[in-house]
Amino acid sequence: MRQETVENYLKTIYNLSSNNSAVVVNQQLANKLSISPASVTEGLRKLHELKYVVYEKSYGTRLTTAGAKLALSIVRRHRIWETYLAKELGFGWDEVHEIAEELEHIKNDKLINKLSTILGNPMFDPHGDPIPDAKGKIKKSNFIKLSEAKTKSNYKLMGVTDHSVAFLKFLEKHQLIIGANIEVKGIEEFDNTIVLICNKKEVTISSKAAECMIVETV
Amino acid sequence: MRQETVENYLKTIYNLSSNNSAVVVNQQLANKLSISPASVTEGLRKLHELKYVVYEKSYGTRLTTAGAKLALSIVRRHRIWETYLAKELGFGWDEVHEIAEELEHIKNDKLINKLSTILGNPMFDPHGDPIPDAKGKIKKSNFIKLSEAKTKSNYKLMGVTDHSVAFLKFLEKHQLIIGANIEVKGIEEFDNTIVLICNKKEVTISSKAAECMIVETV
DNA sequence: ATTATCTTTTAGGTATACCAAAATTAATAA
DNA sequence: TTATTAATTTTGGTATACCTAAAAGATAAT
Repeated sequence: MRQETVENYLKTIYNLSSNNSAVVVNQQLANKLSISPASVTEGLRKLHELKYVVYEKSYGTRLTTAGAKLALSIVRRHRIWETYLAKELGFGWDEVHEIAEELEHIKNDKLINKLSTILGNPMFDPHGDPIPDAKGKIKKSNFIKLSEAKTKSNYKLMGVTDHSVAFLKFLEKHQLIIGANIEVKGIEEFDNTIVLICNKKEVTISSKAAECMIVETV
Repeated sequence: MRQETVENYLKTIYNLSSNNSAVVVNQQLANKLSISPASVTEGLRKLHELKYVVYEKSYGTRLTTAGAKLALSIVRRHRIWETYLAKELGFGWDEVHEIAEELEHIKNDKLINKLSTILGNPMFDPHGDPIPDAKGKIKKSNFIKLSEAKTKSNYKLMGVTDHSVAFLKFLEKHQLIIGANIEVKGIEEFDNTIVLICNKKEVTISSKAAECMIVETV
């Protein structure tokens, strides 16, 4: 199996299993990887042979220790590059993901660690996602989705889980940048729309958008 | 044909045809690409179909305008990355080539132009090879191989055509760094060994090594 | 000009990473 | 529990990028 293929599978499995439960469903994987479910079945069998995942047919998939280690290192590369592109090379928040998708496959630890050092070994990328350290350790935090926030509480925007250009532009428009302070003014019971105050301005957030916003309790 | 495969073929054809004549021999290509001559034949047929080369069987291969354009852009990416790795990220002269081999395939003009700007749009990479500008133009120069140098003349070391670690270490040992002033003291008729003076020290260079050293007439 | 040598091409074959369609298995609803 | 629906896997097949070994073509040497 090509190294890049392995990496894309493991990274995607990692991303899917960190959000939801620890077991990944084939169809989601097929979706994220933009390949057919049939191909996913085939790929998972190979990854199982390579001992990167435990794959039980018609049940689900889970990363092994080795698989998680590799996945974490890809995630690290991706997020370090995103941060470097944004902070050092002046790329926009909405541009870095796409380029990092390619850069993440360059395998040279010295390079990544160099970039990390230059950046001051950051623990979060420009999207607010945590960056694993060289050993694969991730800074734990009390982050929640904005959709889980409580009325009349204060939060700080720390990241997003949707990296689409449309969504990032929406955030930008309302000055919802990483680190922005947010006060939840009210939650509409009917459709879970959230009204919040950011920079003294009122912004209405759909439940769909709130699902994608990671905030920290202040 | 995969984009990376196309790029590796074109880059290699470019490198081979700039040194010698404009027509490339299959076996050399096979060698540089580390694949069999049979595979080269196959690859060239595809590149011909794609209109990147003119390939006439049992005769040779030459880049088309489109092929040369693509080749130049890969060469640019490669050399910009090498320069960036060396100058901005502190990598050694002997380390950058290998990493750039991977980085050169990341296709994002904005990224390369950004790096180029940061570097001050250099016209030569850390090996002394010319860097094509964004339009593919290469700075012409009166560079020659050291093996073509004349006795009692003065030169400046501008680059190398062999990027092996062994060779680069050899150069380093004798302080033969890019920009070093060289005086050719004598050329041994018997085996074309060159004796030169660099930093007031005498260094003997084999004809093989001299073949790989690019110097500028001073 | 003919042989010997070296290069290139053809022929036939492998492994990878995909696919669509059919068959199976699991989940859900009646 | 059985039928319906949905997810997964199997089957059979494609294209790419390689390979080795044999055949054909070009080059050089006698």
